[in-house]
Amino acid sequence: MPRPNMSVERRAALLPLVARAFAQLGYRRTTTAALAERCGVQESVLYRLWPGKKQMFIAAIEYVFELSASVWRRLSASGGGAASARRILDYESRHYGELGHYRIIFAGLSETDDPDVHDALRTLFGRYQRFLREQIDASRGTGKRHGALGSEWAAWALVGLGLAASVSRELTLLSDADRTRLIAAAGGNLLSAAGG
Amino acid sequence: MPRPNMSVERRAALLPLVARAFAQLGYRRTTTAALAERCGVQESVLYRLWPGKKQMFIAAIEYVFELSASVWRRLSASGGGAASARRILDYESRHYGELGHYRIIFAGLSETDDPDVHDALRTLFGRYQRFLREQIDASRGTGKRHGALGSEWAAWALVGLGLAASVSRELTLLSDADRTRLIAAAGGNLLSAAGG
DNA sequence: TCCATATGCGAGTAGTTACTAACAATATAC
DNA sequence: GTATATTGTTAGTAACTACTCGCATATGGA
Repeated sequence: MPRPNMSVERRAALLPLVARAFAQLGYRRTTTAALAERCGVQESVLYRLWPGKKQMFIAAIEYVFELSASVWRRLSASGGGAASARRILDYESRHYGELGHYRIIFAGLSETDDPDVHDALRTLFGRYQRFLREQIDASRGTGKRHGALGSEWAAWALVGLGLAASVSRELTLLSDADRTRLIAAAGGNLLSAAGG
Repeated sequence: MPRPNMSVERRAALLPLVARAFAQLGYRRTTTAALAERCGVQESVLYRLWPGKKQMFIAAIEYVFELSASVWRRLSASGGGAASARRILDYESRHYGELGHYRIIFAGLSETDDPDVHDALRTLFGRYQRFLREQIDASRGTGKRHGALGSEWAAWALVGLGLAASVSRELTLLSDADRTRLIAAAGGNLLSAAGG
């Protein structure tokens, strides 16, 4: 038997660096040469791990989601269902955008002509929205009345709030403190209206 | 005296076509060759009207803002201040994203390394947010109490709602009818909370 | 008419980039 | 040790793209 295949571990090890590159540079500006340099390997090595640049990008999209999702799941599991939505909101108000990963999403959104990228983003946003909705529904608890605002719309509005926060950060239109206030104020209002 | 300079009129005539190209293709995929073809001119003609591709893109960003702003101003002026925010919200709930112009914005957001593009987007979002805030403040009228949600945060949340609506449209995550409901429900809630 | 400038047009180029082929070196199981 | 598949490395290429130059032609005013 020859050498064992380490591709899986290598992909896992390099993916954070790949995602970081896409997050900092966007899609087109992230050349395969730049990716190779940041990963400390040759381009041909990357091409043995992924079929092409597009697949590296899609892998980065999925990685980004998993990273936030794991944090959210931890926050969600750390206490009763009622307050978990508030906890996530509070966490995000203080840490939103720290990783700069939303740039991957913006980059992807201007590449939506590609069906594969389109699908990856579709599942990403779909999962985000669904996760938030579940948190809102859980916060309502039993016996509580439904709020004036449906949880589906509230979840979407929270996704939008995150996007607005990203934009305001990216364009330095709000200070860190104001962004925290924005998420707390608008997000809190949406949660209240949804009955959370 | 030689021939009069028609550059200004020509720029104005071509700009909608240029913006349309960027809206459909994004920044990088919009090659100067494609721009020239859509405009029915040679590339060199475009380069006599704008210094470079980047300036064409920035001009498109400004054009996009002016287009929405003119519609909004018309809606805002057509009646008393109190209901104008609701009118704009209602209009957007039915027509949001029809022009596909938000793709220019997404494209720009992954080009924010460039300081000129960055500045153009900064003023774009700043104006959007300020306009919305003014509408909210006007809707409060005199004597009305301030809502629980500050108009600044409400305006940002509405910007985010527009972004979320764009994303959900782009990725076909919501039907047209559901998007209308989303904007009406979440937007109405935000306006109410802000005291509009 | 004639001048000065704007415009139309075609070809070209320097630089970049995603992706590949070929080969040498290496590490495992037997 | 050896066979076999995985890695490291180098070099290269075909395609693309933003941008330019030079020249012919059109146009309006004196």
